[in-house]
Amino acid sequence: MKPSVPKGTRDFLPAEVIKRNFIFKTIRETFVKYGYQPIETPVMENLSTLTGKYGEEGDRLLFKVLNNGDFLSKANEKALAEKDSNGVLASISKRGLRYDLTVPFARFVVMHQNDIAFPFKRYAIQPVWRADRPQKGRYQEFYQCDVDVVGSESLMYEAELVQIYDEVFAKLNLKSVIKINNRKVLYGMAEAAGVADKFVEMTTAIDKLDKVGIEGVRKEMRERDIDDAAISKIEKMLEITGLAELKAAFTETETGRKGIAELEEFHAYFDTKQPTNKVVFDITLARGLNYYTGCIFEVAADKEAYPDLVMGSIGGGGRYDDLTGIFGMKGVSGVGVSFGAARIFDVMEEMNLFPAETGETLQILLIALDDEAHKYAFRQLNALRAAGINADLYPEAAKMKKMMKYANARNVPFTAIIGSEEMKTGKLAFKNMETGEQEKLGTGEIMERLKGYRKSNL
RNA sequence: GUAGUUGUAGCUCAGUUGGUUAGAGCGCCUGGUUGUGGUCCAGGAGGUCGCCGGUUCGAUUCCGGUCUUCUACCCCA
Repeated sequence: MKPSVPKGTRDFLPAEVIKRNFIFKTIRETFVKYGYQPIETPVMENLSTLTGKYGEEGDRLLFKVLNNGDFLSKANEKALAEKDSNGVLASISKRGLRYDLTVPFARFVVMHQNDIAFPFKRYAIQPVWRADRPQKGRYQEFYQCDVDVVGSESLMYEAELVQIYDEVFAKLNLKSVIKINNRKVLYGMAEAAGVADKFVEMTTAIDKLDKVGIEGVRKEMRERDIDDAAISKIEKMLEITGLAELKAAFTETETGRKGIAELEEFHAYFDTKQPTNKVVFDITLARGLNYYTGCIFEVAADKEAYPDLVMGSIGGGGRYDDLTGIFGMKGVSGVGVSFGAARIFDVMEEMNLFPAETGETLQILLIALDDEAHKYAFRQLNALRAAGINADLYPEAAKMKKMMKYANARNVPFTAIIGSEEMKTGKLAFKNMETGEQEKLGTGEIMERLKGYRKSNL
């Protein structure tokens, strides 16, 4: 049988895992610095927790887990006979794989509300699953790195989360653009144009502006029964780049003015520190997830810095006023953002942004030339490891060529060759694999040389 | 979910208007070189031509189905 992995999933080679861990480590350290604590939730959730939280499209993309045992005997027979997949689903599947980390978090907060202190700041770095058609930068299994805070309406947190975005991407040396908008501003636009009832249709249309142009947006809004008068009003508002201008257009919409006030409040906090990356107000930013209610964020790699790169958003998030409400806990507001680790990885790989030392973790490989030397080498190996050096010993006294080839394959920066001569003097043949230079050094001297050199425990 | 696309050696890819032993480069193994890898030279191993079925004297090649890859739509990280 030919081995394979399911569609949209993949294996990771050591070098890839090390690189990915470099991303995780950078993100995690930043989260912790800003006062967030780790939690974990199961990969499976009850389907009742997940369904209906991501819109109709999201429900379709949920992975369902078949019930154990003789599931068909308990299936809804009528639905089964009619081949009604949706009807039969509830009777044969009660669990599903998590689609994101935010909804399970909301469930977590409600269940553990008496065990946690509000505002509760948590982070989670775990895989999620979506039954989407795979494409570039789109997988069925991928990691999300989420930070959220629930139990406070302070716009301080919006500012803090954008600072986290800025800091992480600065540390990763990935030039990015952080786009900001507010759902209330979008609602205000719909209200000002007199199509508040077409709010969702309007936002999904204008979200595509940079992709399909103003003509495409106009076309889509027409197809979704938004009249021409409203469309021209919306178009005018889309040209606005400053909040002050927008305010003038929002005299008739209280929600819209509230949205602007929130953005101004955000800036009052955020503008106290100069960001490294671009942070811009983008009135066309909409985001599909329909639980957002206030500020929304999206991050993309900077097209000016990487003109050849084609990649969707590498992060997103926003404020959700009542996510816990559906689980029976009213009036708890939350805000959070997510990092798409797989896409960040792809961008960094494509643009060559990983530091050179994130490839291999081994610092030195010992090579013994005969059985006696091999035992001696193992003692030196113990000493090196005790000193905290990532060291290994070739498992037998094989041909020099074979052992050196292995050293090359491991991409190890140094080797130490040990034969009868070295055993006599206690000085090992310490070799730099890049330059080929070789010198006689005692184990203690080798420890000094290697301390901190390309030291990585990822 | 809709439409298209891809699959041949470990990797990247040729090729076959249906016909006997399916090729290249890189990689791998052995030797040249008994304590020195990356270069060079010589030799070698490695293929159910994605899978299942159909047409045919004969299918890797044609047809159907299926899985997979990549892409557009949808949606999204």
